[in-house]
Amino acid sequence: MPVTASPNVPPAELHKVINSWFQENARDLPWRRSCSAWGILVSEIMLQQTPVVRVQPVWEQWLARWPAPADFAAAPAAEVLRAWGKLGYPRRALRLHAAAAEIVEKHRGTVPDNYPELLALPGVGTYTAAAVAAFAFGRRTTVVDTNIRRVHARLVIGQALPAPALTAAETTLATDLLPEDDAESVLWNAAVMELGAVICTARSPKCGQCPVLEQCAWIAAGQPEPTYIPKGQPWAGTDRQVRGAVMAVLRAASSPIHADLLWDAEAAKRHAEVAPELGKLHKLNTHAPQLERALAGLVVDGLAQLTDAGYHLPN
DNA sequence: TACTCGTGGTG
DNA sequence: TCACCAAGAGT
Repeated sequence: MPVTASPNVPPAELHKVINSWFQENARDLPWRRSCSAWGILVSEIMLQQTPVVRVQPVWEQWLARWPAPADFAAAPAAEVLRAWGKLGYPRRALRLHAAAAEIVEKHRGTVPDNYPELLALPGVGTYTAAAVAAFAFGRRTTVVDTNIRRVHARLVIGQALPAPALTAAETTLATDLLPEDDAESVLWNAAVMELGAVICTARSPKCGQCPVLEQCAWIAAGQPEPTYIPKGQPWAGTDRQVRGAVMAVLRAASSPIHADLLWDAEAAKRHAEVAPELGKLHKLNTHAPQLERALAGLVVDGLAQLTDAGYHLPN
């Protein structure tokens, strides 16, 4: 049970200071300008575990190409996955595709404007449902993302980092801190996220630029070290790395890739189209069982299909 | 609950 | 350099 330090600061004061800071310093992101609810939803899905700088150009392309859910729902899955490019976690693209289909079928092509209906969409969890309800529809909802969790952990609790997994106590705290006024609550959610993303960062927080340095429980406690060791994310040699390399090959290919090509570096050179990506795959020196697992996993997840002609993106 | 699922910038 | 990290969701 972590020791919780009382902030001993009236929430209203935090609201005023952080919201003012946000209005002066908010980054000019395209989905923060006049933007459809669909645009907000797309941005939130893309931003799941993917930095803003990589999302922005792809988001611009997507909204120009598929300005409404119905446009997107009508696109072939293969095109969706190619357009997703290297954002990572391509299952998100398929889930957004499925969500668009549901929006067309069950919501007359309009993004639902409330938390429960948003939460029911594929790929939309508690964070994304709350974020879209707030940022697209101005609703007062408790938004809890990794940035907000970290700001709360430091500013209010006095710890260097939040717990490894989201706890009920954190959601309760976020709800307790939420301004009563709808518009102010929307601003607050965006402002705390921004503070965590720009100032109160995970590794090297810019405390010298923080608008609430004086009120920070973590600073008051002498900036204690984290009480646990953050768990690493192994990558080299993992199945995930192989899956990613195979997906890169399939995205580059305009026709099915025979399984032999995935092994034969010499044959691969005759296919200029996919040669670079195949080269990267071969460079991994993947063991046969590992490649088999990766391929099977991609098929199970609907990211790839296997026909007589070989592996290809789903139709 | 703990694990899986991509990708690339960066301190 | 290399481990960490990023507007999480699903199982």
